[in-house]
Amino acid sequence: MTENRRTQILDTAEAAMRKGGFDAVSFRDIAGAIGIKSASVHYHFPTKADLGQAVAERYTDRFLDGLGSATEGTPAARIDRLAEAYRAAYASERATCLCTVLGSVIGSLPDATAAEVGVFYDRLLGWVECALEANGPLSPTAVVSILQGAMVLAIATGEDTPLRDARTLLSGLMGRD
Amino acid sequence: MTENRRTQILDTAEAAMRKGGFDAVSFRDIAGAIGIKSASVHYHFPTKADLGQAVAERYTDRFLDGLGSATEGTPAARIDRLAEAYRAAYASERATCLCTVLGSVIGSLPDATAAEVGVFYDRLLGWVECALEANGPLSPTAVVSILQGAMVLAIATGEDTPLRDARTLLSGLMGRD
DNA sequence: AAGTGGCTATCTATTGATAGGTAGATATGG
DNA sequence: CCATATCTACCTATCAATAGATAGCCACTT
Repeated sequence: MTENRRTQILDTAEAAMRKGGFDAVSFRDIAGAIGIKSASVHYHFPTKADLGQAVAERYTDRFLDGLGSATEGTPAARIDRLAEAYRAAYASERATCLCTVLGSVIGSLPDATAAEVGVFYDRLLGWVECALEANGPLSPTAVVSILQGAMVLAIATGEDTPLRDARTLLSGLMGRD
Repeated sequence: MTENRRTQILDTAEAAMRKGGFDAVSFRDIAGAIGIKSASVHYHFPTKADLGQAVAERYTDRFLDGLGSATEGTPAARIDRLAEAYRAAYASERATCLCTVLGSVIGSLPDATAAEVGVFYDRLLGWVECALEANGPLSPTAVVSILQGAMVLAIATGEDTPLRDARTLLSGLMGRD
């Protein structure tokens, strides 16, 4: 049950952060959503920095696990898995990648939380670098930029066109390697 | 003097929003930064939704004016002006595009503010569509995605590599039209 | 007896917002 | 030309709501 409650808290906090950013999450709202009191949330995560860190850490693990091995399949297939992960995240929850929201305001996050967001980008860029095998015109940062930007645009405009365009563009650029 | 004070408020609010998002701005902080009281800020902008709208509106006008005409120069030159605008914004202020920050959490913004962010994307995508002249493999959303995502990545990682990569990629893709 | 996981109650700080007052400029009307 | 009225741009003071955080208690398990 312990781990369950913790998971509930993280689920709720993650959803709220992805929709409205770090400041959109309050201990009271989280507690209210799962039927406990705010003091009990503090029991599991003493400070908001702790909570932010834990949310980002779990998100990072899950996101990278979902991508599978960076050596499985062709480079083009790997990048397409990444593009599909972004598209699926938008389709299922209509919310941005957590670290896109947090990353754009990283300077105003608590240190512990900001550091964990940094880890996300390190690991993601590492995965992409490995997946690309230095083929084609794309750098790791370019791949991540396209997908991340498409995500923001999709959220902001309420359409998934940007994500489909991004996937098309990436597969076109990866196609000849 | 009136318009001056208003401008001061907008300047301060814009800088704060670009660094930390909508919720990072408080009437008191703005007032304190320019040496007046929070009630005086409310005098110029009754609600926070009004303030957000005004900031976004001014930002949109300035950003698009800075791009120049979407029919001046070659398509490649136009897109390069856009890329340069993003790079310059990062270099000079080390802050994201306002509407990238606001756009990623558009669902949790006040209606009036969110609507104005929508206008930004409409106008920007319109400019890019015109600038591209339907040449090459790039869609308007793809162009904006790349630059916007690169901006987030630059802020999150503290390096300008993503922006330089984005510009290189775009000029490579525009080169042959 | 100790640890876990929650509770009540409370603290201080900060938030957006409002009511109502005031000094100075500007405009209006006799 | 002067008195009155209005407007501008700020002020003080205060509000209710909400924020993150803490102290200390209680029930249940081990």
